[in-house]
Amino acid sequence: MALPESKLPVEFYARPALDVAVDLLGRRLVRADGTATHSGVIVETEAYVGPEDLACHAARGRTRRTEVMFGPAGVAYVYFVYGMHYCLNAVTDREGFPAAVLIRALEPNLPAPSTSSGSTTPRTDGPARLCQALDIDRTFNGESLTGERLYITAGERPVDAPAPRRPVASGPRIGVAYAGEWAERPYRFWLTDSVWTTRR
DNA sequence: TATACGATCACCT
DNA sequence: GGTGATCGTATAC
Repeated sequence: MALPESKLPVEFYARPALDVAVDLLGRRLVRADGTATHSGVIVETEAYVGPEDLACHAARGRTRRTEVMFGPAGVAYVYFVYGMHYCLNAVTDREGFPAAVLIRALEPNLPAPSTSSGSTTPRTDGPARLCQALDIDRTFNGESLTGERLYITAGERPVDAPAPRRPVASGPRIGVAYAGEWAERPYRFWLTDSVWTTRR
């Protein structure tokens, strides 16, 4: 049995969101409750890079909703959309500068993707699906990502290896067409060899 | 107080 | 590829 993977420290998150978005690929998101631990390797992320970024919630100003994005790095920003979905972000950069990385897809600890409709395995491709699969809701908003319930470990490579070992691609973010030129920026990143990403 | 809309998903054709 | 579900926010009145 291998040694347990080390948790990513707060300093990992205290960098520009674009750097963190790439560095999070291949890392392991871990959800631990009282009885069980579930985890998956992060294979798709999106960066939201500050008040100038019209696709970032914080571009509309500092509100109760976006408050945690203005706080220190290394905490979860969980928001509710479309009346039924939660999405998980990691707050990045420095305190007072609102930026975050949306976790869009995980590669679960399973042999292969099951596309058959009979499967009971919760899917983890899609930001809302992975929150449902890992039982992440609003109570995690503002909670540390270096705590006990929810954290991210080094995963497939050493903590200080900033580049994933697997091939990375980038492209425009999903669902932000309203954001003008910001919508076209390639702030979405994924591992091209994973079948668990949102896109094809 | 009221209203419009969204960082989505599932199911239909 | 089109659309309905469903409700927290922000913004306007």
